[in-house]
Amino acid sequence: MAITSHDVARLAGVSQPTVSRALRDQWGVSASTRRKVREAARTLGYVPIQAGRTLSTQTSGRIGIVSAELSNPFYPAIIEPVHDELARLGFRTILVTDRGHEPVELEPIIDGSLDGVILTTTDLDSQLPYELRRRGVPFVLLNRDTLQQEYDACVVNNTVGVWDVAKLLLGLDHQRIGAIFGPDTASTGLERRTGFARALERLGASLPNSLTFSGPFSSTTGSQGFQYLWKAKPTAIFCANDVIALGALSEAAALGVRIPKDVTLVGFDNIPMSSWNIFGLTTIGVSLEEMAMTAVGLLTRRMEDTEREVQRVTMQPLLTLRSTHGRPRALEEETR
Amino acid sequence: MAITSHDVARLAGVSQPTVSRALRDQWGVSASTRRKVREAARTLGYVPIQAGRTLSTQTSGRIGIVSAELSNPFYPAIIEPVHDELARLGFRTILVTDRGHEPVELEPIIDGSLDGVILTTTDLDSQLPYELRRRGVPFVLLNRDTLQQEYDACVVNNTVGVWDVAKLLLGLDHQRIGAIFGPDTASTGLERRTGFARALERLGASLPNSLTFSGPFSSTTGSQGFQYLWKAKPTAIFCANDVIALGALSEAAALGVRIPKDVTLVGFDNIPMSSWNIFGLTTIGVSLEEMAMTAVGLLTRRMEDTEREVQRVTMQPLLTLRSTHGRPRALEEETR
DNA sequence: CTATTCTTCGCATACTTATGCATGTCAAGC
DNA sequence: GCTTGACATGCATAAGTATGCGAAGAATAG
Repeated sequence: MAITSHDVARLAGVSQPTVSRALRDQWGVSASTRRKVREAARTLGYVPIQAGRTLSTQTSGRIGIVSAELSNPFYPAIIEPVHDELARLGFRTILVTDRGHEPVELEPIIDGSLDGVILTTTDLDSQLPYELRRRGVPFVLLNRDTLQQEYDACVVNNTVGVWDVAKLLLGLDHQRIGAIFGPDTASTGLERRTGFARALERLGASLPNSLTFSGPFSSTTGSQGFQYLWKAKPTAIFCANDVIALGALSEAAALGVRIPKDVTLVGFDNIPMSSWNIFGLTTIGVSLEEMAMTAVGLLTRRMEDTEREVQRVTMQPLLTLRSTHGRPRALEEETR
Repeated sequence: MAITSHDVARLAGVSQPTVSRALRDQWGVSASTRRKVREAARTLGYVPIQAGRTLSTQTSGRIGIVSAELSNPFYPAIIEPVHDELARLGFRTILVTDRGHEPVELEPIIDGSLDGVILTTTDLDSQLPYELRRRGVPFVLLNRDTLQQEYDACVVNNTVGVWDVAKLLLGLDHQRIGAIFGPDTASTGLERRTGFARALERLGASLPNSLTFSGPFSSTTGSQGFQYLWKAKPTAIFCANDVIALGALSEAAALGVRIPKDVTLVGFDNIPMSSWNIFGLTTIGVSLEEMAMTAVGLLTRRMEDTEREVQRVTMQPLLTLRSTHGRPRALEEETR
């Protein structure tokens, strides 16, 4: 059915290996035969069959990226720059979806169809990194880390991030601070929760359990959490990531709660949607483009040399002040 | 490096073909050898190499889905149900991104690594469908159609949809109706623009050019369009899709324009984000799940029989009334 | 006990591309 | 004119899996 290099060879009057060499501009084929082969390939509309290539070269030019549901806006935001950077380097991106509740299917990752993998949704106790290393599949952790911290990784300094958020809130004189946290099964979830509690404590404030809510990193968690916390009337709420914050913001709108007049809301990650006018979310994060490029860099170096030393990059997040933070209302009225 | 079926064969003391047959539960291998082979495969952690399979069977079990940037929330919303339905049928989904300004790269689609393709971002004059048919790659158009309308497709009845929107707006007594349209290069953009204008006309209203704005299907178009149209003080604005409407909504918030009190806003598609409390977008659309399942059904039938008659499905959209529509302010005050 | 049938397995090969090695050709140098 | 070398090309084969077909063995029938 499909056109093969043999068909091209026949038409050009050369052998199949010559076709292979000519089309890939390899050394050792004369200008005239190259022209003939080119012409024949163009006439037939020849496209090399990927499976043949992969089998022969033991390499596919494809990189997998494991990520959660796309409907969660954080993942498109991180996948897109990764995709672009990989494309720039000549790799194609294959999306492998992680359903969260069940472990990622191993087979499509280790069946030889991927040259490397970028993991964005790793649980702290995930067996996937171990398994990939055992099988010799190059990979890098992006955003989320594992407990052992012994693999190539590019992550955010969550501890510093939440510390800065705590300082921001206390600097605005907030006393009743609440928080909506992510899952403790992810490094981001755990580090942001424990880090934020510790930061408040060290800075002389506290975070009572009653002002705390936890759930998956989804907008639903944000709206449920806000609904729950609002009854306890905090003056500020830290959300463990932007998606949660957007859910909270959305719920606030439904309840008629004004942000930041009635309550301050701060997120984490600085995803593109946070800058939409309707949200204007004050948040902290690193450049996702930079993070993506770094991770891709780590991966390609790992692919070149499987034995090289483990390399880990921790990026320092920066606050982006928009319009969801302010001083507590009581104080604000006092000042007037 | 990797473990092959030959390794399994050696360990189990059988031939390679027997391994192949045993692991796929094929007929003609005794229960005891099957057990031996299973055991050996498990011990070695054998996973069949996909390239070998693909080459041998001329089939990859992978379906491509061509879609635009993931940061545009419409696409995750349509990709996700497609992915799930394909997974249910035992296919893996490969994402092929369409950069919009340049034609989709043909090679990764026709290099034999895909059994079929779902096109979601086809331009009216796209050559891709023609090329795919010529090469014998099964495909189906989803959401967007081509000018010729001669390929398998599952699309929305845009004409009926915009007609219903026009009736809704006129039923609320709106006089000054504006619109933010999508690109005329896509069937959805064109049909919604011409259809809406015609519907208003037939219903005794009109759509002056000054109350019209066009751009790509992005939230930026929505915010720019709203900014532009707002100067002309319309009482209602129809947005050609939800993403545009969300952008408009966001811009309205920034300008302090109250929705629906100051202006009514209606979208098209009914993507999940439209139901977020902060948006509460009144919109029209079909079930994206149903549309996805239908498209996948058309595709699998095409894969089974390349020669079968072209089949096209047009789905009827339904209005979802939320909280961005109302009567014009002037009339509302009059009534009081 | 032979002839027939069925079951189980291996041999050979196909799918397509890439590459090491051998061969052939032609020009330049002595 | 013969040797040497550079260059261009083809042959043979490798990568891993699946399958048609034949052979061998076992079971059944006569």
